[in-house]
Amino acid sequence: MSCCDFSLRSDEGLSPEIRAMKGVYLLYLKIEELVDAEDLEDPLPQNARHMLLLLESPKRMGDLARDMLSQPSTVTALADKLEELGLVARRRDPSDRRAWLLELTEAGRAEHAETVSYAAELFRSVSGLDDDEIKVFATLMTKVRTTIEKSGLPKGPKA
Amino acid sequence: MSCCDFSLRSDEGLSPEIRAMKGVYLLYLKIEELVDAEDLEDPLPQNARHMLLLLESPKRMGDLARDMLSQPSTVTALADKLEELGLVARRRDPSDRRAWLLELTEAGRAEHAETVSYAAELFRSVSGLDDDEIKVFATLMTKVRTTIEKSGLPKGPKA
DNA sequence: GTCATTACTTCAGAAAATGAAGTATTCAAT
DNA sequence: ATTGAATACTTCATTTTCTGAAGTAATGAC
Repeated sequence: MSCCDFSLRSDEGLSPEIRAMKGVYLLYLKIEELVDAEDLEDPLPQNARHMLLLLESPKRMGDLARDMLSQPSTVTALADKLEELGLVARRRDPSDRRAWLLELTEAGRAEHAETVSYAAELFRSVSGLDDDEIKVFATLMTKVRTTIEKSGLPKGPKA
Repeated sequence: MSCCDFSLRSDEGLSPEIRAMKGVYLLYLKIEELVDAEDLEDPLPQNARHMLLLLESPKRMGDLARDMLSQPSTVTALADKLEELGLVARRRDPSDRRAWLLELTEAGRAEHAETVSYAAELFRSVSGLDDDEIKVFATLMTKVRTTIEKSGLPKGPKA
């Protein structure tokens, strides 16, 4: 009589949302571990990759700090490091000269694309989904991204 | 002419796997941030929550270290802390008395369930998916979890 | 029985994060 | 037009977390 059984039977009575989130967590952690394992020759700190992933579009450093639930000083240090690596660049927010926008450089976009691309390669084998299922999943994920991008958290740069 | 445009148009030419992974990343990071924000009165370190999530079933500490891509000493320290909090317990692996199995306690299972449950609550509003889409997504995620649990990474406790 | 290997712990040192104080800018109130 | 509270990020001393080598205990091939 083992505890924390992971079988389908333990899903009985769980809402679709919970089943969905359990899957998202496990899938993310799994892919993350494989991506990090692959990157051993040129590893970025976990939070550096996290930051690159969040910089789909330029963000204020304060907003990034809030997104990452860390102190502004943490973002400063991490941005320094990524700037040194040539992966991000700072530019002044024209609407508020106190603020800096952080954006990916060409190299940063490549790094970002590489991470996502590698994760995508892993996706099929890790997930066990077939072609049709992946297409359905991708369609749902596109809607999800659209929703998240629309709602934001917090506001991105003032247009 | 902005860079890193996140619109659907920028998805053109991307494989379903890449679109899937972009969504998984964004969804996970978003939910993670909201869950952490909620937990401010009794916050667990990020990696502590990560560990609780990985302990769906008892795991060897060495395996956990590999899953989390950290040193065994890191898992020792983190396990100490979670044990102090009453969230996990260590027990000897009967098949190898050098090894320890780490498992969730009643409180740990509650914490785990609470995290997933709260994330599930957020899921609907964050994702923007409707009832039918969530059910489809949950079905796909159940298959994903089954696949991941079957393949493991690395081996779990010897049965 | 021996000894190389494995599993986790300990601990000194390194790395990363925090939070208070600092500098520069903004903008509402006067 | 001026002022000062608030905001945005940086600096830096301190705290927290992680690493990796060395240690102890157990395993298993020979």
